[in-house]
Amino acid sequence: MSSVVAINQRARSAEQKALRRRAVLETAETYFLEVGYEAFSMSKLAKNIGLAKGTLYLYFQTREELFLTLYEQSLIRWSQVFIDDLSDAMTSKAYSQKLFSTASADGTFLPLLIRLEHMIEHNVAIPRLVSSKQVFINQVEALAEVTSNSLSLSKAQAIEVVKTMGVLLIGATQGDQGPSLDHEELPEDVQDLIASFSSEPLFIKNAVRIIEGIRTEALSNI
Amino acid sequence: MSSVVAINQRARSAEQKALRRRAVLETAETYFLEVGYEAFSMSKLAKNIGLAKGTLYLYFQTREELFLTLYEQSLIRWSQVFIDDLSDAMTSKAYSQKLFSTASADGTFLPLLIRLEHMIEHNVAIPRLVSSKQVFINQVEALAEVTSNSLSLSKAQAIEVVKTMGVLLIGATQGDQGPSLDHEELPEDVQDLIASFSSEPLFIKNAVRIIEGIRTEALSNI
DNA sequence: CTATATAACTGACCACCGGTCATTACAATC
DNA sequence: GATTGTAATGACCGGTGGTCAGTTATATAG
Repeated sequence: MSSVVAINQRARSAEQKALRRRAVLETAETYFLEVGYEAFSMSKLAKNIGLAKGTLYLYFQTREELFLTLYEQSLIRWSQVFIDDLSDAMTSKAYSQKLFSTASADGTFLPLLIRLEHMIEHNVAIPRLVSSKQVFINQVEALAEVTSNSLSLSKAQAIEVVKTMGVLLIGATQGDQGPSLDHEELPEDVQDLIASFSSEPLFIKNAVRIIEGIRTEALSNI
Repeated sequence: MSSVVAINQRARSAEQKALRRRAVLETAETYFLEVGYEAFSMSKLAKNIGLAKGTLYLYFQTREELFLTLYEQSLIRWSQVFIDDLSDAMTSKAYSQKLFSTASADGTFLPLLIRLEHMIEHNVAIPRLVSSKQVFINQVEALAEVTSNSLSLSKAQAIEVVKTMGVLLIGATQGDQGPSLDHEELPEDVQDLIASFSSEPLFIKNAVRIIEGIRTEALSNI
């Protein structure tokens, strides 16, 4: 009768299976936040949960499908946070700052976004991939709605802004994914280089340039 | 006396070893272009060359160090091609088009650039990594020199442009790295989505916005 | 021309990975 | 209590990147 499935019990009803799937995802995300993408192993995840490795494959076809699901969750979660943070009549700079800070605050979203196309989407069955793209379309739609309002742009311009921000976010945060070089003795020129690729200003400066670009294009096209 | 080292001969002098190293890199690049990053295996590379796997590790400490070297080569090769293609007084659009087309034409450069920070740079010894960053600094320098001339920008602005183009290139070409969905029956909305992320127009439109943004910022700061 | 020292080269070996599937064990139904 | 469907298991598979004791080609000294 209880809707909780203890790890040593079997999930029989559809409801219990959905519950167990969610429990797997929860543990997976915690584990992912600890060790990152490359060190994440299915056997260790199984041990973390207290299930056998084979059981994981009853709930996800591949390691990548699990990551795709985590990505979807984090996308939805982040866009909700971002949308709630937006207000009317923002400057492009304030908008970009909110976008960057909310995205960075979610430890799962950016690392998975960056790996989406060249790692995760390979080794996922096509129908699952299609459904994931549709989730993406819905989120772009929702984000464009509020963006249009916050930046006083047409709907088409807002869609353009949202898509472009995604592209820029991937590029600008690339440097954050490199190995940590803190406390290493680096030559000054290399230190300067790293500093000049600091992701936050890199993103915000160019986000503003792009948003203003989109704005002025509309003016000259009347 | 011959400077060629047959695969069944041993490379003894420093010169011969350098030659063998280059031969390994050459075969590795051909093999990489065939199978891509994920399917690239050191044992298969060894078989392709006709050496034992262990021998590869005499020339490269890790698989990733080999990739880092291929990346460096491709960066230098591409920037030479791009620089040679630039002319005086180009429009920002013509500049961006040249940048995109030359970078896309090199089958090695973009796939490795995209994986640089979150895959390749991990598992490479720090000193090697530092030297690679210095190669990067030199290329940025060389690119900024001609960019300054082609776009009639100050040196500082040109450096800003070059660095930002790299960021944008990574973001904009992300979609090209997904699994091939040609000949699949996709819902129309997903087809539209994919079309709207076509990398070339995505890159060029935003490259122009950014270059023009950098230009106008200078005007308003006098 | 031969003996010796050097180090380039080898490949069996290691610990691990993602993924499979015959077998087991349990909960619901009869 | 017996039957049955299926969730769960974990030994197993073919592969990976990387190691290192041992082999052997070769430059050089005698």
